[in-house]
Amino acid sequence: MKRITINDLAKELGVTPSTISRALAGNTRVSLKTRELVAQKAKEMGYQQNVIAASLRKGKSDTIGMIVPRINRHFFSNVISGVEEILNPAGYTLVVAQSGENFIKEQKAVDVLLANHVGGIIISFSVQTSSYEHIEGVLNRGIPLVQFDRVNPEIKSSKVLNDNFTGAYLATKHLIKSGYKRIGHLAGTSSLKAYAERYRGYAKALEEMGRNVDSSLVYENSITREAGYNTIIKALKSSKPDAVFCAGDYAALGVLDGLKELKIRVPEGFGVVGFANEPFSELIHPTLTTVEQNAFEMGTRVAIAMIKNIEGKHSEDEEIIPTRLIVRDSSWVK
Amino acid sequence: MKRITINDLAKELGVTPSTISRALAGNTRVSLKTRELVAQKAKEMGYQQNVIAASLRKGKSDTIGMIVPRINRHFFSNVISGVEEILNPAGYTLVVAQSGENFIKEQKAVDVLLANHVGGIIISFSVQTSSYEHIEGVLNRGIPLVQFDRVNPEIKSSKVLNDNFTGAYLATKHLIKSGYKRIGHLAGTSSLKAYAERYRGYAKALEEMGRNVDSSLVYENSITREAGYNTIIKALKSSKPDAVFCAGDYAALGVLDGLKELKIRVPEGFGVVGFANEPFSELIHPTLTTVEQNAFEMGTRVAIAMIKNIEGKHSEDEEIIPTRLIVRDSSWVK
DNA sequence: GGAGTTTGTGCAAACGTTTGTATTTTTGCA
DNA sequence: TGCAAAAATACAAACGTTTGCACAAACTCC
Repeated sequence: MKRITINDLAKELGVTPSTISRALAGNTRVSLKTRELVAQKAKEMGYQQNVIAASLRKGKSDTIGMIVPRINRHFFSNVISGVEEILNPAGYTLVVAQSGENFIKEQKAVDVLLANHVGGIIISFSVQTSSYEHIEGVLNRGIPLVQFDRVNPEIKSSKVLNDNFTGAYLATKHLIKSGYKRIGHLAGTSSLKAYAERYRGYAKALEEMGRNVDSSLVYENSITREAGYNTIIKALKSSKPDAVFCAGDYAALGVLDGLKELKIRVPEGFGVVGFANEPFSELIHPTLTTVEQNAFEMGTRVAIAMIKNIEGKHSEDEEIIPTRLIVRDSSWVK
Repeated sequence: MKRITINDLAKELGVTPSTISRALAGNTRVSLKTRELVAQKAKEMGYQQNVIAASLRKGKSDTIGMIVPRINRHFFSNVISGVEEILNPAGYTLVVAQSGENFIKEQKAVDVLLANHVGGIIISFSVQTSSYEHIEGVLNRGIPLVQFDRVNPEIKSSKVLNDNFTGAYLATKHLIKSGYKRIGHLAGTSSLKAYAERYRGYAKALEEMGRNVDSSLVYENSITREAGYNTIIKALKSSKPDAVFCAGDYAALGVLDGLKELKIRVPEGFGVVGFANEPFSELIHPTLTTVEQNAFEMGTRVAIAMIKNIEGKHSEDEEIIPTRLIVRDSSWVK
């Protein structure tokens, strides 16, 4: 009923707790014989380390905190899985918190993690976030930080990003080659690098083909399904695009809603490309051409970066995970 | 840079740490004046409780562990959100672990949570789980346990369940009333109560209409998309159903895949009903008739049950959350 | 065989709280 | 003013580890 401590083991074996502690840690200062004895007894008595006590003494814990906007987004939940894949076998425990795209909740989550003395923090910012003082606290406490996807370039830390630029570039180029003439872009907030890069890729593809970006065809802050719907309804009355590259699949979904309502045929009369390869994108009608982000791999890279930070020196590496265009039925194939 | 402790506050105010501790806890044994003074100073100096130290001393923590099969399932991620909604404001921190439907991982997750001295454990078992010794450890350590959805009736603890029976009953009745004659059932493992109840609802609806369950129309262990596809392909060659009630939306999706391949029209030639109301169910073609589970509410109930368990007495209440049939295009409406 | 080195273990303090009990200060009242 | 009771605070131990340092025993080498 009562938990076994190293003191119990010590009494049982007639040695001191310090020896037990060292033995369990595999310290070579204690003889192999004793180590084996301790290991056996520990198993026998069902000893389980009290990580709380260990954390207190060591002043740090093997718990890593992770803050994401929403765990029910395909992308994020897969990043989480990737992170766990690496962190768990390495002896770390992952704590996940959701900001719900809400700045206040994000701040609170950071506070809670700090109060819990986590060994490191992994974060992808909410769209609302524009002030970053809560992160200062993390940095000047010397707690390892890894940003991913929704990163802030101003903050010095390891970063893991998708190759948003190339993904967007390929997507736009695909639309151009397919013959669409007035290609619009449903963009996210430009303050987040991920979205800024998608815009950049879009612009680059156009320019490379000798076209200029027509700003009336760029619709900011349109990443939800609803925003996608509203945007396309309005756009078709004014700037009249004949295709759009959306910064997210949900926006693309909204666009398809609008087009269906207006009885515009896809891909014949209008081309649509999304971003993220959400699971629904291959299930809807028409199936959605989109850019795949390798979320799981991103997670593994994030975890590796975190472990490096914990073990070694502060790093400010920026890793880029490749993206890939998946062509489906919402755009012509030329 | 260094963290402020209650000792720092104590020195600063010329009192002892114990007074600070009590003051911060709002203990009336310290005068209101002192309490206010302490609160102010704490804010001023940016004091943040070291929950690790507190947990160690108190022998328990305000961290609640939660183990789910997969966080990227719409149902589970929404339950998680519901749990957080209640737990966070109440001062608890939620740690989420995934079993990945894998028994070994589930066991490990339990171990990690126990080693972290969590204040309670919330669990929904993996489909693989058939032995429950890892849970014994939780129970006889006296750690509050709440099971939800995938529960084991043998284990004594609070339980929160969907009204799987009624949902399945309504779904099946709907198919009967729509005129389908040979209604099959793609079932989950009967060892999990959630699935057993769905089967029971299916059977009850048939019997009530004076039909018997034809066991050749019940296909066990068919809850993935792939299994749904394989099952329907085989079934149409042998037992020949003209409609199926699936224990999950993914299975229903697989069934639709198979029907599309065989060019069987839905709902004219075949009726399909799923279970879970996954987000994709209203996006696919045809849209899927399904049973909605109120995942978020389930989460809030789970959290409330947990708090009750922590504060009060061991409970073995079983709560049932209502479900609702959503009729869409994959079944006739009569 | 003795001095120096290596190897294995013990001692005790520390991490930052909480909390039962002891002590001091204040208050109320005769 | 004096004294008991009440109120406020202090003291010190405890939670289970880890770890620098001290120490003893067993080796090594000349």
